[in-house]
Order: sequence, then C-alpha cells, then structure tokens
Amino acid sequence: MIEASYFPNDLEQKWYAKWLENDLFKRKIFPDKTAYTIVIPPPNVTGILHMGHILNNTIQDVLIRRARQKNQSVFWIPGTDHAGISLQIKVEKELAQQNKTRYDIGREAFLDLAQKWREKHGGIILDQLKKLGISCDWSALKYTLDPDYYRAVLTTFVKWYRQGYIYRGLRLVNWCPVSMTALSDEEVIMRQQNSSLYYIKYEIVEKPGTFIIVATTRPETIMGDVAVAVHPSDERYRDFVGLHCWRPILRESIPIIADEMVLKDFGTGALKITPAHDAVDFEIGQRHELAAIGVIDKNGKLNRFAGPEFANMDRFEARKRVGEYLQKNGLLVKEEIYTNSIGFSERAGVPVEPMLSEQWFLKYPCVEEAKLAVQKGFIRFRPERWEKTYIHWLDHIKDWCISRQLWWGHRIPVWYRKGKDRNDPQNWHVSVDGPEDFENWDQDEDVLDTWFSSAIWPLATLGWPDEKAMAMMGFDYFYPTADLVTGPDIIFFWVARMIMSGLNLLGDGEERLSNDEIRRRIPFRNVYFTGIIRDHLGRKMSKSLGNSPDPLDLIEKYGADGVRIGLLSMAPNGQDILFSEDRVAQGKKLCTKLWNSFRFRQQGSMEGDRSSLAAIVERINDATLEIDDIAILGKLLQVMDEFEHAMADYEFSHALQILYTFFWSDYCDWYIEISKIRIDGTVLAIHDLLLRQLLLLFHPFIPFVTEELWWEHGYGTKFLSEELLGNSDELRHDLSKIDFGKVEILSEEIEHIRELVVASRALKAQFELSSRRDVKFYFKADPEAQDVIDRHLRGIKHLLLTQFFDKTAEALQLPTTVVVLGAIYIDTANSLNLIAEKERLKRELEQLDQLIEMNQEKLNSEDFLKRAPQNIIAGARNLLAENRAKKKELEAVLLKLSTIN
RNA sequence: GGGCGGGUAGCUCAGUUGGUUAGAGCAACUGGUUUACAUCCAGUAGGUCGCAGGUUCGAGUCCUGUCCCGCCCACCA
Repeated sequence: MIEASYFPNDLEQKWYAKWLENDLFKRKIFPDKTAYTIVIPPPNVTGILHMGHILNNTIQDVLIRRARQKNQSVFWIPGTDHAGISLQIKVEKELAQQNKTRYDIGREAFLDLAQKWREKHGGIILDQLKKLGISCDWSALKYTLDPDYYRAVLTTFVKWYRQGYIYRGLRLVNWCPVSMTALSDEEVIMRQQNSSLYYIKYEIVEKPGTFIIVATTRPETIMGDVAVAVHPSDERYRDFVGLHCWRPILRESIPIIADEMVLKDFGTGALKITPAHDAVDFEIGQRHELAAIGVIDKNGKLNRFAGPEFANMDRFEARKRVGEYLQKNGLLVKEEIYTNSIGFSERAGVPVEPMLSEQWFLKYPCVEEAKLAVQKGFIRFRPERWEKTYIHWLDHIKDWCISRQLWWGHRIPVWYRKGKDRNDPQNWHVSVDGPEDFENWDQDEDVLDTWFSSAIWPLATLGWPDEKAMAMMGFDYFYPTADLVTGPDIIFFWVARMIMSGLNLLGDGEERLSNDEIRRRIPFRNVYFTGIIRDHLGRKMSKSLGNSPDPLDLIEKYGADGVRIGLLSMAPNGQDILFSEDRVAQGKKLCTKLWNSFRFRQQGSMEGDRSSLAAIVERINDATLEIDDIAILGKLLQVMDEFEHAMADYEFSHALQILYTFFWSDYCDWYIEISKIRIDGTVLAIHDLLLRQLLLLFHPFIPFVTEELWWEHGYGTKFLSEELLGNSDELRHDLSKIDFGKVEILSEEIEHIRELVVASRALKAQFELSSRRDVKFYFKADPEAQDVIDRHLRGIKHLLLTQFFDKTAEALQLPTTVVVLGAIYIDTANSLNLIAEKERLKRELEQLDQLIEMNQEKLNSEDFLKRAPQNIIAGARNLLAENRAKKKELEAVLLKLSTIN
C-alpha cells in the first residue's frame, strides 16, 4: 500500500542508494546497439552548486534516462575541473590571512596546500549533484589533474608543438595585475567606465612654441611614449609628419609619424604611441620599428622607466598624479569626462593591463574543418542560431595565449638547458616525460590555461591517448559522444575548442580532412545550449546580489523531483529563464498528484496481475470495455507521439507540458471521475495500464517518485529505471485486443460529451446552484445526438451531480445553453430572474450574430471560395451551420420567455 | 559600430509550413468539496498579439520601416 502522504526526501535518498548498489548507472556495451554518450561539463572543484548546474544536469539526466529506456548503450561520464586561477586565488587568500604569499612558501608547498584544498572541498559539488538524482557512471569519474589526464594534456601540447601550432613569442597580452598572470582574450570582459580624456600638449622640437595636442585616457603611460602618430591624409598635421616632438614627461625627442590606423575624428586626430601598453600602438610600433618601453610592472605599479617621480606608484594613482603634473606645467589643455569600455579580468575583477610579455601561443588547428563540421550539420546546435556566433568567432579567430604565470595546473612540458639562452629553440626540450639528464635542464615555470585541458575533455575521459585505456573505456564504441549540454556563454571557451581539438588530435595533423574524417573525429553530434537562469526581475543570479536560491534548500523543501520538473517547466527552448519558486512548488504538486492518483487506484481491488504490460492487458474484458476507455487509450497513443516529437526536437518543457496535461486533465479530471461510476476489473486494468505508462513517460523527469510508485504498485521485479519504453506503435501492438478502428469517431463523441458537461456545469455555476443536487436538467437534441447522450447518461449525471437529465421535445422556458449535441436547459426551481435571463440570452445572441456575420462574409467572398483550400472552406461552412443551429435554439427560448407575461 | 534574441491576458510563457471564434500555468474573483489529493474540483473575468505600413481570399505568424528591453562581438586612444 502507498503511504498517505508524499514525502520526497527519504524516498529519494533510499532510491539513489539502491540504484548505486545495483550498478544501474554503469556503462553498458551491447555491440549491436547504438551507443549513447554524454560527457558532463565538469564543474569546478571550487564551485558550489547553483541553479545553472541544476538545469544543465537535469537535462542531461533526462536525456540519459530516455536513452536507457530506448535500450541504447548508455554512458554518462562525470568529472571535475581543477579550476586553475579560481583555486589558486582561494589558496592564496588563505595564505594572505597568515600574511604570506605563494612566493614565501615556494612552489612545492603551495601545490601541496592546493591539493589539500581540493581533497577537502573538491567532491562537494558532486555530492550535491547526486542529490538531484543524476545517473552518471561514477566508476568513470575523471579529474583534469588525474595522472593520466595530465599526460593527455601534455601529449596534446607536445603534439601541437611538433606540428607547429604552438609557439613562443613576445606579444602584447592581457595581464591581470592581481592574479599576476597573462589571460586569454576570452577571459577579458569589456565594461563601460566613466573615464577622463586628457588633452595634452606635445611641443614640436623643430618649431619651438608650436604644439601638437594629443588626447588620451591613459596619461600615466606617457613615459612609455615613443612617437606621436597622425593619419597620413590629415591636412591639419601634414607639415608635422617627419618632425619630432618633446615627450612631456621624461622629456625626450620622439618622431611624429603617419599611420592609416589613426582615426582622424577621434580626439584631436593625434595619437600617442606607447607600444608596450596598447594593442594598436603595438601594431603601429612594429610597422615603424619603434622601441617598446614598458613603464608598468606586473603588479600594476609603475616601474623605474617611469622616472623617479612616479616609480613604484599604482597605475591609477599615477594617472591622477600625471594629470596634476601636466596641469602644473601648463601642458594640459583640458580634461573631458568620457565614457569608454575597458577590459576587466573575469576572475579578479580589475582592469587588465595590456603588457608586452613572453608567452606560449596556440595557433588553432582545424579551424576550417571546425566550421564545416557545424555548417554541414555533422554537429547540430540547438537552438540553431548559436551557429552564427560560433562561425563568426572562428572567422575572426586569433592565436590563443595558453601560458599562465600560475602554479596550479598542468606545467608546460618545456625544458631549457641550464645557463643557456632561453630564446634560442636550440636550447629547448619539449616532451611529455622531460629530458633524461634532468639535472641539466630547468622546466618552464608556467602552467597551461585551464581551458587548454578542458578542450580535450571528451577525448581524455575516454582514455585518449593511451591505447590500452581507450580500449578499456570503449573509446571506439562511445566516441563521438551524442549530446553536449552546456551554456552559450562558453561556446568559445569550451565548445569550439573541443571541436578543433577532436578534429586534430584524432589524426596526424593532416592539412585537410574529408567529410567522413570530420564526422569520425567530432567530439559530439548535438550541442544543446541551455538558457541562463535569472531572477524574477531578469537579473543574472549572483552571490553579491543574493538573488540566487540555494538549490539544496529547494531540494529539501520540494524534493529533487519537484525541483527538476519545476526548473524544466520554466526553461523554454534556449531562452533565458526567469526563476520562480512557484514553478518548483508546482513541480512538487505534480508529484503529489501522481502519488494520490495511485492512492485512488489502490482503493480498488489489488488482486489483478500487474507484473507486466501483457498481464494487465490480459485483464481487460472486451465485453465491459466502454467508449471512455478506448478514447483515453487512444489519447494516450496520440500523446506519446506528440511527446516523442517534442523530445526529438529537444523541447523539454513542451514535452513535459504534454504529459502534464494528459495526466492532469485527461486522466485525473476526466477519466478518473467518469470511471468512478463503473469500477470493475476492466476499469481497474485500464487504470493500471495508464498509470504504468505514465510512470514510464514521467520517469526520466521525476525518477524518484516514479520508481517508488512502480514498486509500491507491484509493477514488476525490475527497476523502473531498467524498464524499456516502446513507442506508440509498439504499445498499439501490445493493445491489439482493443479495437482502435473507430477511435477517432469515439474520441469526438467523448469531446462532445465533455463540451456538454462543461456547458451544463457553467449553467449551474451561473445560477449559483453548484451546491444543489436536486437541480433538473433537460436537453433537446435530434435523435442521433440523443443516442449519444443516452450512451453517456450515467456519467453525465455523475459529473453534474444531478439525478435529472431528461429529454424534452420542445424548447423550454428555462435558462439554456447550446452545444453541438443540442440545447441544455436548467430548471432553476422557480428562482429564475426572467429579465436577467433574457438579457443574458440576448448578449449571447449578439455574440453569436457577430460570429455568424463574420463567417457569412467570408463565405460570400468569391476570392475566398476560389483560393482557399477545400478543408478550410468546409470548416467555415460547418461552423456557420453549427452557429446558426445554436442561434435558432436561443431564439426559440427567447421567444418562449417573451410569451411569459 | 556590427550581430543575435525578445516585446501576445496583471505575471511567466505556448502559438508548428499564414487557415475555423489567439491558448496554458500562476495571480484575481465566484461556488463547491462528491470513492485519491497538507488539498482538489467546477466556473467567471481578463488580450486592438510593441507601433506604422505592405503582401494575401485570409497575418500573432511573411516582408519593410520604427520604438523599447536584453545579450554577444569590435583596435575610437
């Protein structure tokens, strides 16, 4: 027997443990069956569970459980990411509390601390995810710093180095003065800032007393100026080009040059050139062979090249001081308030400093193939529109700065001969295992960008590049993976890079790949981009705003099942999601309702065999089968088709909606109620059948409560999680003893009865007679319709809570409503307000007239008759006829009412 | 500056290739609680589909223009 109340928490824990005990999530290889693989987007070990994880992992779990129901060989690979900068920052913060930096304790001790931190906190997020019920194969758990994964990362580096994709170079990079490392362009986010635009006088060397005025937002870099540039066609400065001007601070003569890149209409049209601290300046500097003088240090403070007055000053302090200095010396023309966008470090939240520095770069491999893979549909994005974003990025791709001046991560597998020139590749050793004469070499100090290791996630989790490991994991069988579920915010960081990595690394660095090769090497076939979860005001959820609910609290309150469907129900196809706790509450309500529908069923006899679908079907007795039964089963088949389509299109909330409506309004509100008058063996069997099917359909969404009910109702000895779910054709076949030949006609009949019941209830409500069980109804219908009503009379009376639903041959002087089957009258037991009733009918007639007129007009139009398709015309005619019949009935009643008094 | 997404009931959103009288949930209001329902059921009200044109027999749906909101990209110092 099922407990009286639904308490999700205990049963969820119970079932998760049982599933694990019975190895239900373990990967299976049935060589003759389709493989279905998902790699989890590895959460950061520093992460705490947020709503995005919940949505993302729920969707994956739904897909995975569906694949199991379809008897595919399912493999869901879980894992975590070492979270380079993020974890390093955390450990450094702990150190800072003891007034220490990482340099005080040294690399080894620092890594030790980081490792300890990871051991202590790294598993938390996975434990939290388990509460959600996700069914990963935990035996395949991967971590990006596992020894084998580490090797995979180094192998990738070495391979790309040897293929010439990785090189070392002195470039202008994004420098984060807080984390003290270089960053990739993707890790820099642009923000609008209120700045000042300084107009500064540079005196012409050759024409003392004449000035060229330069506008800049960064006066603190003046000391690094090596030229002033103007546009070659700028008339204003034509005579200055080729001359020199005095650098206003650290006075020195610098050339005035012409370059196309300068914008004539910005500021004064004259640009100061500081190659060490600005990307445009760097490029111009290169073109004109100018030196680069770095005046800002790695910690964001000015250095000795900035001169004694400013050395050691923070860059923002220096900006103010330089401004004051210029003002004092009459070199500042004006200072304008100005809004511009500047780059911030994503992690540290401070403006990045463009800085000249020696770094490792990756020129991306297989860029063209990566585009083709998506353009030709080998990889499908959903929603499709993200393809444009992806292609656009690849079209404008720039080399990736992959080295980080951090300690936590994969150390770059490059060694330099001790005491020799590091800039000479002759003195380099690049290999996974390092040089044999270790003592003569120094390893590169830097580690790789975390995303570099993420890029090979689908490969390395399946054992790549170690052949034995690949064989053990079933690489050939499970790769390419089927679906990747992730957010569009990491389309460049992760998705694109995984695609390029797969395409290159599964070969020998060939120049061009055939379509077949591309198809074989892509890491996944579908990418489903979820929306971003926002609060009810549309703001991004963030810790600082405090607008993010704790998912664990929600699970505690509503159960994991409730949270899962609550979230899915508010997540339409790839749109941003406005979070609403109400939806989660509704999710739990659905589970409760399902629970209670079983409790209703269990009030009936529990004797019949429920152990298999066949056994249940066996219990259906054709002789007592009624139209209601066939109609609801027909509806089930139809719902299964619609559901299947929605799932195939990755429309999860729509799919859920389809099930929800069928369960709640068709099954509970209609079928259960109508079946109450004739509970017999057949009806109980139909209930068992419908409930069984509902459990199967709902299971991927709400795995816990469905599993509980499955066992409690004795549906078999196998876990529901292991039960297969066929499509509607297979079910139709299993139900072959039921004649669905006339199901459409029968369903239409039921629809008419439903219409009649709804209209009658409305009548009752209108006259505030809902409480009365002695209300009399009459109906006037033509003989055919009368037969239909007769067939369902018991049910109608039951649903209307009335004993009287009798026929009448003539229109009555009673309130009425007209439906397809005929006119219904309600006996208001003399409480009829004649005038009000006449008014009501007149209003109804007016509306009807409007409809009829519209319809008539349409049918009068020759163009319409000539051009519209037949079925539309027929539909319009039908409607017109129906409405005219209604009108006639209403008029008859109105006439009757008028004759009174 | 370029690109993308969105604007439909008080709120959150559906609305398939243009086709019968634009839907659902929540909130509101009214009534009820009957063989499951810390509830549930029944009913009512609420919309000139952002705005303006156009194409069409027919437009929420297609086209053009326009206004808002959000996001992404970009070397205006």
